[in-house]
Amino acid sequence: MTQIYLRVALDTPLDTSFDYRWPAQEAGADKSALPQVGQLVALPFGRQEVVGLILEVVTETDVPQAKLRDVLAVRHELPPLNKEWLALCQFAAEYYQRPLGEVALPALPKNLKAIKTVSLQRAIKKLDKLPQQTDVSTNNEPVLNAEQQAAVDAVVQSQGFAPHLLFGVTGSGKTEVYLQTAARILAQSADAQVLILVPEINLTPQLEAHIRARFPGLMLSTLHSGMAEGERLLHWLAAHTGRARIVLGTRLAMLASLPKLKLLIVDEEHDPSYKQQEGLRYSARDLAVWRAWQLSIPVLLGSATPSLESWQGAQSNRYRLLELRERAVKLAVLPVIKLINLEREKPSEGLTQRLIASIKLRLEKGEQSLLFLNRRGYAPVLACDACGWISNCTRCTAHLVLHKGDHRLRCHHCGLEQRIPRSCPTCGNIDLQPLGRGTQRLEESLAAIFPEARVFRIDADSTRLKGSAAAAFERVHAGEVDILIGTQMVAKGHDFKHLTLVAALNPDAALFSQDYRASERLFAQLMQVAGRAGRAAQKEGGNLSEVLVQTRYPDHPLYHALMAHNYPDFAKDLLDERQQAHMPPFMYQALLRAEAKELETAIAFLKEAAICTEHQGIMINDPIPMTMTRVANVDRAQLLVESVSRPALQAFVKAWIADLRAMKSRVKWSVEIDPVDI
DNA sequence: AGCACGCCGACT
DNA sequence: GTCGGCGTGCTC
Repeated sequence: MTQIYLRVALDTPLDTSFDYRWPAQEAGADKSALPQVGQLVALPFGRQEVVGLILEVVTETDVPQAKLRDVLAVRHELPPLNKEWLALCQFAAEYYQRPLGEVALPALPKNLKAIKTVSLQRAIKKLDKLPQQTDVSTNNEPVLNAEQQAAVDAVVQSQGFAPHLLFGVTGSGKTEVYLQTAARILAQSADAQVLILVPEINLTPQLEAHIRARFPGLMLSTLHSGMAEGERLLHWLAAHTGRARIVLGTRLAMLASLPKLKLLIVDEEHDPSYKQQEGLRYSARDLAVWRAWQLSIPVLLGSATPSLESWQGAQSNRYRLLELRERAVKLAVLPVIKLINLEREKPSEGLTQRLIASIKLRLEKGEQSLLFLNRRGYAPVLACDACGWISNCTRCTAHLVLHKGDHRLRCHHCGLEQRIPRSCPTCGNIDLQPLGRGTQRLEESLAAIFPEARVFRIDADSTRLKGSAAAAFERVHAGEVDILIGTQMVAKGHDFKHLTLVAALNPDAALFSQDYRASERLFAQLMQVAGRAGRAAQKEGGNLSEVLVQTRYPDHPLYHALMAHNYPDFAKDLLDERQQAHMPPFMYQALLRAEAKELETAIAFLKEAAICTEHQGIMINDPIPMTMTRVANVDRAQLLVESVSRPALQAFVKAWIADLRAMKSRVKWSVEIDPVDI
């Protein structure tokens, strides 16, 4: 009998596969079926037991017999992952320059990889007991307007790989296009699956409820990072076995196994949270487009403020542009956006008289106001007037943020906390001043100005407890809040029915940020937060929905485009600028990061890394310290490499990484492809 | 990455 | 006399 070997991928930074002996003779009769590619196996690895993924089943190996070890067990209870899923992982591994095992295995639920197989068996049993839901009929499907209908038709009738960009302001009915496109695709084949990606599932429970109500006869599975492991395994299995026909999830759902995938939808496709910022730094939006290409299926990217990459794709006809110009919600009008010039109207406590008057008008009519301030805490820094001391973090290049409620100074980057000092640590001055304004301070000021109003704050601090964010939004929906203060958390997803005033208190910082993407993000954020107002029909005798932006730069083109609700012109300007400056999306980038105890060590490593022999068509910049140089006592620096050719950059980085490994430097380093914040 | 082994400083 | 610091070496 020929010896069979399994070539497996393991979750380790070693960029190779590993061969194991398959002890067929030891397996029981029913289990003696040949192992298959895509199955999971339990293996001995060094001194530990790990789970691997079968990449190949072979009869020969180059590994010396003395090194080979036996497979412990094949997970026959799990249907193998198919070759399309393996190809997706393979692509992501190559594109993002990571070992395959470090892509494929972390993409699987933890309980699937547990050495003890009980939770897997339990989940499969539970799933088998569920009724097979195959009724694709829909409930209460509203009639679409002509543009929405055209968009649905375009996607449904497209052939093969077909990327579509659905461009429409908040309230133009993008969700309805998603749902009816999904309905049509699901009706086309008896087992079709649809994947819908959203930036943050916890902040958009409305969409989930909507889908469930619309498709009462279909199984919906959800996938996001906040789920308990048991639940996640169940939902993942439902997708993997094809039972779940609609999968709604955050970026990690992009790597789910979906054997019958027929349509991909990425809502708010511009959203930065589609980019993973640690480990495998993938873009779920980009992978969606690749996956659609691989499977020859349509992908629908939707946004009111598309990413410049997508907009450029639509302009160059690589993507089909589907535009929704009218607001689909009856009687809804675009909110009027006005600027308040902070040079002329001096604010007190961050609030101009005009803004205060506008809030007052809402209070009188029982309407809600939303104040957007993207800075949590009481004040971003505490300072001493006498000697100039400021509350810096001892471990990071950052200020300690004043949190008044729990009397602490807190670093938002490393988590360092200390009591608020009674007096200045350097000169003893008792009069320490909070500088600047965070959401907590704003809350305090508003409570003082409007003592009778119900002021409520939603940010990462006020919603730390699990489930409290949902409860907080519920209070706003229930009308228990008059003035809502929030960070970017409040910008996403929620329509507030009683909201007629939205104000951005101080968004200017992003206009002149080092990060060239900051203005793009600001525009998207302001559009999104502006969309929270004016979505509902105007109440009789109520105020018109308005958006007020306090700024010191009322002539800035960004604000002009914003007031005109004119994303296309704004995008055109930015794209022209990017083209002239040779920046993405006209340039492809990779970033080498290095970290060390001393900045010099990191820079020295990068300098050495920059001396590479072959780099035709590749531009290698100088190493620079990261904007936030020190985090948790580690200094960080980076080196940007660029090319107009994506394949050239790919080839270069691949060879480069091999060279960097060979350097055997003790400096910790990593390479990121398509970095977003530089 | 884990997880070992391995050789040098302050503690019951 | 040991516990434990992190250098370096290996994992089919």
